[in-house]
Amino acid sequence: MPNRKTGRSAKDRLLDAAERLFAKRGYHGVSIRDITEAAGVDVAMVSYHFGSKRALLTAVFERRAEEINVERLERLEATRRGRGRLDLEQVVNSFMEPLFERMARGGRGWKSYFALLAQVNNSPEFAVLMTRNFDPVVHKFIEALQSALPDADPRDVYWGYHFLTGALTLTFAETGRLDRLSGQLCRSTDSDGVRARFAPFMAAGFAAVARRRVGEAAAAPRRARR
Amino acid sequence: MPNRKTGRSAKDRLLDAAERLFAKRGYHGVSIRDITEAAGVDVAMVSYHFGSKRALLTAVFERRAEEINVERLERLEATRRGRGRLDLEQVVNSFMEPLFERMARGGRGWKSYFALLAQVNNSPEFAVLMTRNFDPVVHKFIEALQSALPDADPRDVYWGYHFLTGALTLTFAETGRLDRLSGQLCRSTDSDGVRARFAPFMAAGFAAVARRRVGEAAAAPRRARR
DNA sequence: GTCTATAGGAGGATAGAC
DNA sequence: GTCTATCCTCCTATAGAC
Repeated sequence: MPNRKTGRSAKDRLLDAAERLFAKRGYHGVSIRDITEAAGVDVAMVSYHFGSKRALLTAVFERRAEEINVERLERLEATRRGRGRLDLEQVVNSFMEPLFERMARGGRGWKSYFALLAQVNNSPEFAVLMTRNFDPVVHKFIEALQSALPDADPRDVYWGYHFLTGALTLTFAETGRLDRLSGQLCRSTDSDGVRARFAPFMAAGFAAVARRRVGEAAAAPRRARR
Repeated sequence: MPNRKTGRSAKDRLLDAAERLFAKRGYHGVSIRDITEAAGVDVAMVSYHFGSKRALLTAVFERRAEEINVERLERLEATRRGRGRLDLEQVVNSFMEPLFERMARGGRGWKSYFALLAQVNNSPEFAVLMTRNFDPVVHKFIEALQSALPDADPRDVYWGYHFLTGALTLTFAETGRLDRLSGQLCRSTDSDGVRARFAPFMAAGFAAVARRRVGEAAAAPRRARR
């Protein structure tokens, strides 16, 4: 039954509250009682709507994943419609832009979601959620990166993607560390600041490792092509 | 009193067990009982030796931080002794090499420590531990990066460092995601593989953002110098 | 330094009334 | 769909014997 004031159902309010609290203190750092109190619903509602605390986490995680996946693919397809070889920086941009856009204008729910994602991505216990929800689309991006870097060893592309996603998730973790470190010169919340730097940084990184033919003898002559 | 078999004191065994378990399941995902059982000591020992569970985490975190800091500074000083301007890739290398070396040859304790570091770095609740234990040395690295990139806007350097540390921590999280993603083509445990790619990737990224004078008009002509 | 025992509460989950 | 009441496990922390 929707709440009179907010118009949101108990189930949605549970998802919202869980998202916010899991993001701030982690899955184990939050109790069902914390969540239901914040959501203004009864403790038994988690059991009723989701079955368990763990299933609630899964539901929180899945809720926004599909929207990201869909837009990532749309943007990737759009870059393909350009002429000629895929542009590396454009591929990176179509991967990150759906996130940055929601970070900047998606409201608090999306911000919490990304902070949660950062924790999940860095935790062995929960990383399987990343695999299940995002890897199908990530594989398409890896392919696109490979097309944009036809001479690169596939392992270089995987490692580059790994570096990229690490940088991306820390950016969204909103831990405030960059702010403290830079004496407030940089703000984690400055989405334009990240936007301007992220894709150029990563594209240049990919290009640099692709040039080194790792795995071949270090002193071997570079390929003539390129 | 040291254990007869291992020769390690109860306090050390508590630190070891806590490190391993915190790394795997997070601070809140582990109980004092889990830790003392794994360490083979009595539950009351955490209180006796550390005072509280939280203080045990702090002790675990601090134990290895200083060793990293010392070696990072030593390596940084060594690169300064070279002639001329600081080399960007060498600066990056002196920052990461102490980690990679221990990842490859430091044993399970160090591996756990790095995985814990990954979780701490991405959690708003604990990120203050990073600030307290690592930022003094990180500031010196930021300065060094700035010297290696004299034309760069300081904000570019901070953001670049942020991307670098994000990539670094995910690499050490050992979540197994890269392995699954690449169909076991890449292994998170392949320290030579990371080593060969990390510094070139990051150095190229830094150089690329430094070239774009963010904050100035996008269409402004590039500086003549460089 | 180490262990027993226990305080005192918070944890996830659910049966059953409404 | 929602709430009350409760089960029973697990938690952190400590007092006090040895």
